[in-house]
Amino acid sequence: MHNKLFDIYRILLDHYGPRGWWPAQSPFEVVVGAILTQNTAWQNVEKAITNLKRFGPMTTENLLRLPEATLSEAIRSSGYYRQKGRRLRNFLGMLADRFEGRLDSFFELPTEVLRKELLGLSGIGPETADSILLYAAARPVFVIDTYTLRILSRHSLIPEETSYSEAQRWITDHLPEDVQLFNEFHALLVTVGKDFCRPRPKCSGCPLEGF
DNA sequence: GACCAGGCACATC
DNA sequence: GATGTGCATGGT
Repeated sequence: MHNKLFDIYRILLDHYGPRGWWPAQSPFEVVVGAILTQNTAWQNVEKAITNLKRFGPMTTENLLRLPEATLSEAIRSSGYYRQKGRRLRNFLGMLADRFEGRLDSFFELPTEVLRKELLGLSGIGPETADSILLYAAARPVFVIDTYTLRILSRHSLIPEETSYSEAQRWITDHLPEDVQLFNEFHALLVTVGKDFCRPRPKCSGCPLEGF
């Protein structure tokens, strides 16, 4: 597969090396992190996750045992903490009610069904759903985020106003369907995005400079 | 003090 | 469908 998109992947992988995503100790922790990191720097999420772990191992049971106010206070550092507290509880309540609180059981559903179930939960949109599918359930779903859209549009691969679903279709049309590739590529795009592709770009030194 | 972060729901046209 | 606004802490 030799196209411009795959070239970007190789350049980034060569420059940064494997990213080892998602930074979490369990699929369950990936889900929690995916909700907490919405429009929020990961650094702030790490503190929240550390706080949550003081209440015991991260399980549906342990987190649902917490009063909502306690849960929200624990994740305060991740911002939007009242919303995110509700969103977490929404998800956990669904798991508890229908899957005995077990993520493994939930993940037995086929990918398309899983995605619709996730999108049906208040607080889980396309990026969060796809992050969960790729990084927690290991499904071949490409995660789009603001960095991805920015990088691809600034390199004229897609128009600036491309929607989430359009960008996702475009990318998956130009890559082999491979969980490990999707995992690594998205992680690399976020990494280079943080370094160089902010709203106000600083392109000097970017591995994709002049590409 | 601005600006920004690994979005989403909801109201409105 | 597309566009606008509130949500909120913490680092640069």
